[in-house]
Amino acid sequence: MKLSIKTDYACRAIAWMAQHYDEDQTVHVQALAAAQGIPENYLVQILTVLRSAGFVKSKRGKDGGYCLTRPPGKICFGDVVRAVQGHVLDIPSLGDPNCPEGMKAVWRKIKHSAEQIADSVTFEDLVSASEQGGGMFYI
Amino acid sequence: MKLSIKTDYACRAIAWMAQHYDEDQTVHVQALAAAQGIPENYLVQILTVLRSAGFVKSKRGKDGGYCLTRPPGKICFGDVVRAVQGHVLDIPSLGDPNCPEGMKAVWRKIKHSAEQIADSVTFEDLVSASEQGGGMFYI
DNA sequence: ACCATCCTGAGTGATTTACTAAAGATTGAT
DNA sequence: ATCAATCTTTAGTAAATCACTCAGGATGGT
Repeated sequence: MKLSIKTDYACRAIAWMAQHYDEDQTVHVQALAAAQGIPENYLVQILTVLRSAGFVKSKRGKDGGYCLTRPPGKICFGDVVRAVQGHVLDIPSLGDPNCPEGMKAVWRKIKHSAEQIADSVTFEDLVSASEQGGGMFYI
Repeated sequence: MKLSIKTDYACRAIAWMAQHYDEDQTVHVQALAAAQGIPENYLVQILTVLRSAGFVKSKRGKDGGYCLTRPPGKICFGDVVRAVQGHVLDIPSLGDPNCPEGMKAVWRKIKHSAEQIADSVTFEDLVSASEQGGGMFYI
């Protein structure tokens, strides 16, 4: 089970916009790409997904750009991950009648715990953590 | 993040052998494939992996077959998953210097919780759960 | 009109997934 | 010794997915 780079890029993009949320300014794709080390043309596609999922809005023309549609505290990791890749954890065998029930229960438990964590962390948490030096999440 | 069918097949194979562990008998690939609904030629490859990882041993020739090398209580999901696909959760961006530290912390937390659950369930647990009607793991 | 920006869709090389197939090795029974 | 049943190993492959790249179009401010 592997996290796609695309999903990671999407979260980085949201995180960046979260850090600039109160400044009420739009971010350019180019600037975002440069700041987060994301290939610009690829980021464009990711932002399209994020826009149609309702996390960001865009403005065209001169002085256009992107910004969040709601405060970072109202967006969690789980939301973004699901928007990009469908599930936090996709376990196809949950739908396979040949997969024994006990095994499904184990997969379900893993899936559930991953989702719960992803849903419990917002991008506001991320911003405050980075402002405080990142000690917040260590396990 | 998606569980590969291959990994699920591997766990099903171990689970089947776990159920027949005390009977001290080998299981044929064909029988296992039929019992668990796994393509036989594919299962052959999976069993090779499981053998080189030390979970099962094989016997060739007439009356050959496969069986576990140790009791089902000594094999957990995490072990098998790692043998087949390397990690329980693979998060490539943990090794990316461009990925912000706070984000890595979130991924790490998700990874850790998935691993912890996978490592806490053995195949003996699975056998007892299925004997008791499967109520053991519900969440 | 012009230019900076976003928007859309097509294309692509590399990799992975989930198999299929075939030839070879080993063992037990006759 | 031969045969049949089993595992072993390697190769191949069609389809999907990933991580981009590119080209041309739409839009809005000056």
